[in-house]
Amino acid sequence: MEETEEPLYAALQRIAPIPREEWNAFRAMTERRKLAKNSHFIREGDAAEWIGICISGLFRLYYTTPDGGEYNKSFCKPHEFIATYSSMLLNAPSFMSIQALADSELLMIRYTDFQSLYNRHRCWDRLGRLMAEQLFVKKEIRERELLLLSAEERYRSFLDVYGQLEQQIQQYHIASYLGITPVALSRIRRKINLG
Amino acid sequence: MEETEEPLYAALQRIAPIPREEWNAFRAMTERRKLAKNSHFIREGDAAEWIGICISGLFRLYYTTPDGGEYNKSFCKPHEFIATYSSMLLNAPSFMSIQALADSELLMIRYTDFQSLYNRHRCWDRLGRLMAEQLFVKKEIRERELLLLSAEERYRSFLDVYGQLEQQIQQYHIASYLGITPVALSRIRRKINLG
DNA sequence: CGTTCAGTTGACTAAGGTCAATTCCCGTGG
DNA sequence: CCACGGGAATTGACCTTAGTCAACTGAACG
Repeated sequence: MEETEEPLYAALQRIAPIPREEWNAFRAMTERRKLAKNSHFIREGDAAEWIGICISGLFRLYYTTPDGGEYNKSFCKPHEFIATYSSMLLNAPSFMSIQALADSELLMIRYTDFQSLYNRHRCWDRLGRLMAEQLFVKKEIRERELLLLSAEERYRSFLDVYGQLEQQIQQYHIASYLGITPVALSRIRRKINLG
Repeated sequence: MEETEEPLYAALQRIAPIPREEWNAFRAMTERRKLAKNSHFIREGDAAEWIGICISGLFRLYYTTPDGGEYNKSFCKPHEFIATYSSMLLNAPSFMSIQALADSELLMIRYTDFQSLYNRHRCWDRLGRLMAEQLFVKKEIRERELLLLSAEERYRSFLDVYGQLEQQIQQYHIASYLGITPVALSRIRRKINLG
């Protein structure tokens, strides 16, 4: 257990200093869980109770439309937080779904438990602030891309950021993330390979 | 002075409880400034030193492209924070510009001073966390709209959120915010008025 | 070997962009 | 008070990009 969770502690430490004692209190609230490929961490409409931290594997976060369409919002790698965070902040049912794209393992903590940490030690407010700030910066970059870049440019940008994941993620999921159809992505790829 | 800044204090109080003494420390670091219509709070590439809080007026935040194009990112009303926040968090030159769309007044504080508050009292960490969380939720909603909605649906959504501002904001700024051309927006408006 | 499902390709359609002409609105000066 | 000038908005004609639908290829797996 120590073996696989210590890197997580180290990763969080890099964001904000967490005293060992606080880490232990955190760990006491948390449980480990395995998720098989294609199973769901949460589905749209469910209560948003749990925060996960990805230990291993790969996830996609996506929206669904009334007519059954799916739109990938982002992907999630080891050491990143997995949660329908804004639903929690708004105290609303989850408005997106999260699915494992590979056999995965994660650490889970109830949001209410996590919130109780805020009143325990100020390091959690700070960690929370820094995490929210990081999430915000990511979103802002993404918003900018959706607004300014063409589909082809967005794909090139995706390759920069998710380069090594490209092999593991199916093309229609990437297309959905880019906001285009698999057909359009296929054509873009052909065009790039010719050029 | 009290007269116009007290509502601000009350507005922040609604986000996180700030003791009166902390508020005074904050105020001592802050200065008031007027900005005439069309003048800039910051331009892309400048150092991101200041955080503003809008007391009165209206602002637009926008990106510029190498070929001189401008893309509106968002608008900013009284009691909202005005800053190129992610540039500050990344400690990078501002990658957007902020311009007053009307004669405006704001409270300004240096980011370094604001940061020093974090070590003064934990209420600032909490306020910072809650603010970043709010910004994050806003961004997420916007990302979803850009990904899922058509231009017409985005315009209707804009009317919901910025309804009363619609009169004050020029149409080509709204179009830019929606990610379309003024020509396209004009056609959408006609279509809506006919229907 | 078939079955299945992702990916590719082609033909056609629709949404929005571009360019240019025209109209509307509003402020300023005669 | 009116005339004019300039920028914003509208409209039309045409073009580009990506969506839709359908047929086909190809690899993975029983």
